[in-house]
Amino acid sequence: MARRGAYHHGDLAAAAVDEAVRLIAADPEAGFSLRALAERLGVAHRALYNHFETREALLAAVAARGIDTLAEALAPAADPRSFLAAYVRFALAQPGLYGVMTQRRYDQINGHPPLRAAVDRVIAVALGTLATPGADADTRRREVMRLWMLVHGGIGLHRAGMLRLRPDAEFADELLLIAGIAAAQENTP
Amino acid sequence: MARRGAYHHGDLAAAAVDEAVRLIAADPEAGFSLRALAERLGVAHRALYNHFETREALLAAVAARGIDTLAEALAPAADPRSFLAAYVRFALAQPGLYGVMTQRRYDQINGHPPLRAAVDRVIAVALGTLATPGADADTRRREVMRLWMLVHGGIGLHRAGMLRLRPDAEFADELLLIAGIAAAQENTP
DNA sequence: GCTTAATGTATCCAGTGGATACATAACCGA
DNA sequence: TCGGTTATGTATCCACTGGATACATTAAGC
Repeated sequence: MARRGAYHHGDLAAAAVDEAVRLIAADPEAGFSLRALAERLGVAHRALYNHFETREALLAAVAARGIDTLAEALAPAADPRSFLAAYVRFALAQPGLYGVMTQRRYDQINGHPPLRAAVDRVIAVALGTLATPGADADTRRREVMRLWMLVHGGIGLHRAGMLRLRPDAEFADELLLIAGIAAAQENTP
Repeated sequence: MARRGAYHHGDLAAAAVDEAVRLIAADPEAGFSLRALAERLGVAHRALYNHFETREALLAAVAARGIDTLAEALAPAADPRSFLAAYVRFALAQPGLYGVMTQRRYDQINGHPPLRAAVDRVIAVALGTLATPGADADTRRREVMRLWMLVHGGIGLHRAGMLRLRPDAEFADELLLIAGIAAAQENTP
């Protein structure tokens, strides 16, 4: 975030995003509140408005951060199976953050360049791992979108409790099986 | 439920769900508020608590209503393509309601029998249209879940503005294309 | 018909996002 | 070195929210 000189609080904007991520992770069920965040930062809640126009803007920054973290988690994957497994692992480990990242309105992403850029970064990583190398751009994009839709939709239905799984089934395995990526178990940690 | 005799307001519980659906459809962006609903019903907001333990309980009833409506919209479909097209049409026509239906927590569905029943009703309809008639139960369930995940995930990414579509592409067509249900064909890779 | 439980109202509360007005400290040009 | 401009933070206030408590009303059941 460029060199914002240290002030009262140092770099409140960055600290706010950090702490918000922690706060959301600590209790994914509880709704996110500006005032709870401000209190944790030891600052008047109104101070946050010097860095974020609105609560939604702050959450957009949190989402961008989350998406970048996701991209980092996905980058090492060498094949579709481990890629999707890493995606599911992230979403299940950070349910609150994943919600902030994905349950946004159209404009909140496309009207917010850093967020749009973060999303495109993930798509770029996915293209490298999920798409058929030789194919033309449109086909590759569709391959990626298809798998993304599958895994994202599966996670969403799972979170909502709508999926009927075999009682003993592990969600991630079942999802990959359904997605048609079952196959031999590689080196997934 | 059943025959609650007419009272001051008649059947407030049913009227509340009706009006809530209308309210949410009227402005899908605006957050849903008990007090706005009560005002529309010409009733003290506290009166709603005689019929719904909490705001979430009311929204669960709204979700159940929405899911039933969805099931009705899907029932006439004779093949996977028209089934999925009807599903997408519903989600795009009722974005607010679709959000209430799907963006719930696990317990809110599985701890609420009418909701669970409504979901299972949709699954039953889907099994009749999307699954291969001869196959065994587990396979059929997975076929349904796969398509549901695809279409639900696609809608979610689209709502969030994350999908990169060809500029001229109609979302529904593109989704069916990506899902591998283009015009005349149907298969499972 | 009278009691009783169901339903609705009036009022209060703490918590929320946001606005306005003001205080403070850092930076920059003189 | 200084002094003012500007970024940052605080103090208060507001309308609104979901929910709780206390009370009024009316429909049903004995």
